[in-house]
Amino acid sequence: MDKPALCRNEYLTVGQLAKRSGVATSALRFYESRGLIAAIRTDGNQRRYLASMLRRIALIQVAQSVGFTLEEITSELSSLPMNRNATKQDWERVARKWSNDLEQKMAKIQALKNNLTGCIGCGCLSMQKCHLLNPADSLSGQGTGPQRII
Amino acid sequence: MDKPALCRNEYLTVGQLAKRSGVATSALRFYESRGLIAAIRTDGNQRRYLASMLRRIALIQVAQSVGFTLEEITSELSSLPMNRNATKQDWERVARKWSNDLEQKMAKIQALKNNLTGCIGCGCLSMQKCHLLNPADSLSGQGTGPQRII
DNA sequence: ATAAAAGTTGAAGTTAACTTGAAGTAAAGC
DNA sequence: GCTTTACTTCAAGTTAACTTCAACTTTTAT
Repeated sequence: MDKPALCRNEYLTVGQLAKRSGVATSALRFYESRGLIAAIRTDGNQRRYLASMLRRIALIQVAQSVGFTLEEITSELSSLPMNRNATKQDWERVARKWSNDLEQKMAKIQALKNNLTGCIGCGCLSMQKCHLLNPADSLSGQGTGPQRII
Repeated sequence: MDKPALCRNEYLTVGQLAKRSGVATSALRFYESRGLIAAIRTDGNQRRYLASMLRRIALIQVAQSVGFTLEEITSELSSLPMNRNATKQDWERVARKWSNDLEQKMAKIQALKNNLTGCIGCGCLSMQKCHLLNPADSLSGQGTGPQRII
């Protein structure tokens, strides 16, 4: 009982993971090369994944779709272990680390919505008031320093 | 009085627009090449922008930051005129067209947050329940067709 | 035992979204 | 009027996020 058996019921092959996650095997290998996911290897050098990797990949997919880069996601997920199932404490750390950035994304979408619908009500005169939508403009009087965008 | 004067108070040069929007002139020219923004030309072939372009660019920036591609943004903004100031009706069309996609982005972020914080409460056992986070997995029994991701 | 299916690496190609550079033209300040 | 600053186009280069290909190995199925 020294080595785990790596049988097909305990671990997922890259093909199985691809099929169940909807992410191409080439993308999964690419993610591994960037440190986003990890696998153990069989004696024949093939990758085998814990089922918990499915969830990690789902998070990666959703995060990407709302504008996080893979680098940002790597950072957000850095406290989630990949070689064992995550504990409640692991998830707490992730939630704490990520929540600010998620709030900011939310705020941006809300600003977009407000700006569109608010404009309907006011006849498009309120643009000057929205700090979220023109922060660079509001800084334009402050010398030639770097212009901040949201 | 045949031609408008294009004086510096009525129109913005590309440099002024860049400074006030925080977007590089090279990016502004690129946006124009992709149909995202437009300009009129002086007799000397230089671009001049309506001030309303500032708002359009602000919207482009925010939309990009929450994961919309330039192509998607072009489509969402297609009913916003670029050669004149937008009317209330113009903005209504944009809001109507865009709102579904904005809601979806919101839902994705909310799903991320719920999944992280919900996990804290339940000890990470609820993943199976979240349709948003594993839609491909839930489709994996349905033959070999394309796997949908959110 | 053997063939087919699935997996491996490394290098090169692709698309989106820009930036940089070169060579020249227009506009603004004195 | 002249110089400086800002603008013009077009081509080529860059980075992120992948995909495709070739040549080869492992695993699975019969």
